[in-house]
Formats: sequence, structure tokens, C-alpha cells
Amino acid sequence: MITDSLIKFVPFSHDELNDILSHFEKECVQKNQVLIKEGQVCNKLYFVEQGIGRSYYLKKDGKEVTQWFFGVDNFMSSADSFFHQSPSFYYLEILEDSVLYSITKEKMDILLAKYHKMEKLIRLLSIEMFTKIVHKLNAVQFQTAKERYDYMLAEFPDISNRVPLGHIASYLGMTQETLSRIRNNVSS
Amino acid sequence: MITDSLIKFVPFSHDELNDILSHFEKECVQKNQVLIKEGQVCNKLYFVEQGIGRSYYLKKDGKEVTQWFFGVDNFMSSADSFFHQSPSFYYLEILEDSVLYSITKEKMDILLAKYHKMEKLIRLLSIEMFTKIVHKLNAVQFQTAKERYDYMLAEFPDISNRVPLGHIASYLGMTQETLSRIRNNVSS
DNA sequence: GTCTTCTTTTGACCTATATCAAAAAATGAA
DNA sequence: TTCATTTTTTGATATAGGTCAAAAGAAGAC
Repeated sequence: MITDSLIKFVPFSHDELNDILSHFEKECVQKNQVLIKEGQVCNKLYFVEQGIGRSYYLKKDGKEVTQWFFGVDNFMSSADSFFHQSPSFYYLEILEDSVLYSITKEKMDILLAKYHKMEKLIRLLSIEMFTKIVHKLNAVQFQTAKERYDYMLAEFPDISNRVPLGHIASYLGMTQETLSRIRNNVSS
Repeated sequence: MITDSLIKFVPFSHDELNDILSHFEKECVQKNQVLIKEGQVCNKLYFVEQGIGRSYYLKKDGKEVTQWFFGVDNFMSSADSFFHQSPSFYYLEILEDSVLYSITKEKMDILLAKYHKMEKLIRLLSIEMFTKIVHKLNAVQFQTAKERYDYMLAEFPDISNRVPLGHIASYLGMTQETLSRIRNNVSS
């Protein structure tokens, strides 16, 4: 639930929570829908109430590279694009029929200006995103393909078996052939 | 200068700036000094007024892996350890005689509670760190060794020739032999 | 200035994973 | 159910960059 996730970071009062939540909108989104395309400005921050999303970008050769997965109870956005209101480098896509809560950048700015605690929330959220991406970086940079897959299973236990193998392979920086072999314990 | 860097993010008043700066301490640190070791809680956030620092960690085989370089006008810390006051995964080391401004976590918390704008500053700083690490991740994950070195030259133009080659190689996820060959344009 | 230590370069060889190609399996539409 | 499409698996081969070893060069200590 979104309220629980908010309270987990900052102890908002009941009234504050109500005010904050009133700035969000519920959106039901179907599988395979693309929320943001490369080049567009991402004007919303989403909270995944139900379902799975991912961000990805296209390499020059046209291949998709998954950048991140967003599972239940996580905020989802093209962070840089949202906060700087700059063209997104990434696509945002929904991988299963999902229920999202979204807030626009304008409304977020209102909340950030109104509540000191809201700034704190987003600060803590940003630091958490940072920590997670550092974790991935360390996995991707210095581990074998097998170890990277183990990292994936630990970071996204509930997602690893619900999305196409190719998405996971590109997320981990390997080909899908390699990931397929890993899953089936084939040495070469 | 630290004041310019602060104002660049958030428009602090003169009085606010004075108050904030009074919470920092100037530290002159000599080359090769280690500010934080793995396992210690990083209690300070540093601003590099002059010099260069880096963060690194040790792999199980004992090899050092440079995680980040901190040049002039940048904040330096073991971010996760500082903000969560948890044991640092990284070492922080000074690579040239440097002038730093430091603030303790306690004093930072005072400022964060006192000034809404301070929360905003750290939020923006966190998002910037996030953006930079994502940039590195994309470089490391999908580019050739040569392209990764080009990324390094772009991200740290003033640093690339002042630190040992081995530090840069591990930062980029390659061996120093490979980086040496790249610098000398040897194909194999 | 000489010696020691640390850093960088060069060479030979090896391996993890990529690439290419095609078969097999799963999914979804009609 | 059948056909078309997408996803996954399997096999054969190639290669970027790793490993190991040693020489060359640079930097500090005395």
C-alpha cells in the first residue's frame, strides 16, 4: 500500500497523508503499455500498487536494454527526466496488468514546497535509489554471469519468473543465450 | 568554492549560508591518507575544496576496486554509510594533498531539521549522484574497454592524468594491462 | 646519486561469454 | 484446434579482454 510505503520513510500525520494522497491519481494500466518513450519528458512519478514495470533504452543497434524493474510497493519513473523535466533517455513499460498511483511533477513540486517532510521523503527515496543502483553496478562490473543472475534473484525475487528471459538478460548485461544456459546449468 | 556549489543548487540567503558554513570544518589532508576504512561508520560528509579523493573496496581476492573519484567542488562520502550510519562497504582515500570541508552527521541532521532548503539541497545532491552513477553503469555495462575509457575522460577530464593507471582501470572494470594498451593504441 | 619499491608496459596464451544459426517450446489469435 | 508469432534452448565458432610473467620506467628513501 502506498500509505504504508510513505510512512515507512517519514512519519506523516493522518491529515498530511490525506492531503498528499489527494494529489495522486489511480491508474489501471494494461500489459505491454508504454508510459513514456525515449525523448519525451516524464511528467509523472508512479507508485506500483499492483503489477510490474520496467525501464529500458535502445542501443544504437536497436536492441532493448532493460535498465530497471519496478515491482509492487516501489516508485517508478524515469527519475532524471522527472526531476529535471528533461527528455527521457528511457522507455517506461508495464509488463503485467497493473494498478498505479501517479503524481505529476507540478503537484509534486507543490507538495515539496508545502511540506518539509515531503522533501525529506524524496531525499530518502533518492538515497535509496542510489544505494540500489550502486549495488547493481557492483554486481554487473565484477561478477560472472552466474553471480549476476544470483544478484537478480536476490534483488527481485518475485519478478525473476514473471518477465521474459530476454528482459532479464539485458538487465544483467548478458545475452539471452547465456542466461538460458545459466538457468539450465549448462557449463558451455 | 563551497558557497558557490551550495548556491548552485538552492538559493540560500546570506545569513543561512553563514549559519550552514559554520557547521563545517576545514581539514587539510595529506596524500595517501585514508579517511574511512571498510566496516567503519562514515560520520562525515566532505566537500573537496582542493585535491582528489576516491572510494574503493576490496574484492575477496584482496584487489582494490575504485568505486568513484571525487574532484574539486564535489561532495565526497561513503554516501550510504553516512546517511544510514551503517558500516561502510568502502574505503575513502585522499590521492593528493587536499583541502576539505567536513560536516558530521549530527550537524547535518540539525541543518536538515532546521532548514527546509537544506533537505532540498541534499535531495538534489542525491538525485545528481544517482544520475551520475546511472551514467557510469551504462558505460560499464554495455561499452567496450575503449569506450569506457572515453567515458572516464569525459566524466573526469581533470583527474584522468593525475591518478595511478591501476585506479582508473579498476574504476572502469578492466585490468591495468588492458588500460595501458588502450592508452597506447595497441590492438591486442 | 644509488637502491628499493611501486607503476606501467609488453608479450604469450587462455577463457568466459558473444555471435550466428537453427530447432524446440510456449503463447496467443482466429 | 490449428496456425503464426514470440520466446527459449541448443550447438558450433569467434573474440575481447583476462591471466601470468617479466622487463622497463618512475618515484621515494637514505
